[in-house]
Formats: sequence, structure tokens, C-alpha cells
Amino acid sequence: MISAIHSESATESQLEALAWVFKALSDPARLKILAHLAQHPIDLCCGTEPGVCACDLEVVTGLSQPTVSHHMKILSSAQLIQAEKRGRWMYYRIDPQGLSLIKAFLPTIGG
Amino acid sequence: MISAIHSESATESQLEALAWVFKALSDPARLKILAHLAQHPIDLCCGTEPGVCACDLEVVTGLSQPTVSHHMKILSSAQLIQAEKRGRWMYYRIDPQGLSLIKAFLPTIGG
DNA sequence: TTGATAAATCTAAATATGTCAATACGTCGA
DNA sequence: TCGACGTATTGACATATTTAGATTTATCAA
Repeated sequence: MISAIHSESATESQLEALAWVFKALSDPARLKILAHLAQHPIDLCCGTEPGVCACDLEVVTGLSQPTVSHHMKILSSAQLIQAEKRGRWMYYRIDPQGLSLIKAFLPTIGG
Repeated sequence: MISAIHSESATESQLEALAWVFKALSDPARLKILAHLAQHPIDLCCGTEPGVCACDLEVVTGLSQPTVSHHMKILSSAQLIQAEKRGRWMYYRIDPQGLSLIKAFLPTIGG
């Protein structure tokens, strides 16, 4: 069949989407944020709400508020976190979609 | 115990090493190279030698020779490929170490 | 309504990255 | 030894990324 001419199993745009998820994971601050979210599904500072608020992540990373906001936007665009605003606070939690993409792809590159 | 003060399970330097592997994976050209290596353990253009030579990867990626060389250096530094020189040719193959690092870390961030 | 607070956006900076042309380096064959 | 060939390195350039200060927006409390 014709599509077999393109012998690579992943299309160009699929590779770009995957590369973007990997890029979101390529910063130590963002890895630290994700590890914190995975290990603290219940918020520490703002009560018993599910998720972690942005102010916590400033402490965890030692970065400024705008910088944390920037990182969260990147993680969100890669579907690695889900963000929800409740009142004045943003709450974050792990989004399984981004990592699922990666886990499905790893065998393609020998993993 | 004292070390428990640092409650994150991964140290700063471990996170940096992981981030570096993810960064090596964050480029579509490098993903394409890895996919090609995984799917062609036997060389196409230069006989029956195990591995893929650099000249093949110029064709696969459509990039110039120096650019491919640059990408291979990055993949190698992340332990994602093994490189071997035989005569005038460089042969590459998948190195399982880099991906193993990642696969071991994914559960830490909810994967 | 006003003031305070949490987060996003805008702006600017320093640094990093991807790319190729030119060149250098190794290796092989004649 | 010399020339050709495959790859690595260097230099240059355009673009992207990380970061924080200043400002804006949205929400709540008084």
C-alpha cells in the first residue's frame, strides 16, 4: 500500500509532538515539580484540597512566581499536568496523558 | 535520619542527569535517528556490518553531515547510542542505558 | 468599593540550541 | 606518499529557552 512508502512508523508531526513532551521534561525544575505533584496528591499549604497550589511550587523549586508560572504553562501544554483555578489559587496535578504518549513511544526507539 | 530532611527521592544531580537524557530526546531529528537505529540494527548502505553508518543518517534526517555529527554527539553523551569507528565509517546502535534511566524514573513522576 | 493576594502576562536579559559552510582530522587505496 | 573519502570540529548566525522585574488581571475580604 502507498502509505508504506513512508517506512518510518511515526509521522513527522507525531515526532514533533513527542519531542515537545520530552522537551517539557528536559528541565530539572520541571522534573522536580512533577515529582512533587506525584508525591503530594493532596495539597500541603492550603488545606485539604486535591492538588498542589502554585505558591508551594515556588518554595519547592526556589524560583520566582513568574518563572514557576512559565514552567507550569509548558508542562500543561505537554499534557503532563492538569491545572484548575479555585478562587485565587491554581491547583495542579499530574495528567497521565503526556507520559502515556512517551511510554507508548519508547519501544519504537528500543526502550 | 538526617538524609530524610531532603524529602525528594531524586537528588539534584540525578534530576540534572535525567533532564539531560530528556533533552537529548527533545528534538524530532534525534527521535527519527533513534527510531531508525532501533528498526535497522543491520546497516543498509555499507554491507552487513552491525549498526548504521553516519552517511545513512544524513539521508534519513535530510540534515547536513556536520549537523548529524552534532546530534550523534548529544545522543552519545546521554547514553542513548553507542558509537564505534570501523575504518573510515562510524557505526551507531542503540544504547539501552539512557532509556533505562528514564524508564526507572517515570514512576517517580506518576508514569 | 477598596485593598490585599495569587497568578498571568509583558518585557528584557543572558544563555543555549540547531543549523550549515569551511576547515581539520583520520583512514584507506593507489 | 598522496589523494580521496568519511567524519569531527570550528565559526557564525538565527532562533529558542530560562529567568526575573514590572505590570496586569482576577478574586476575595473588609
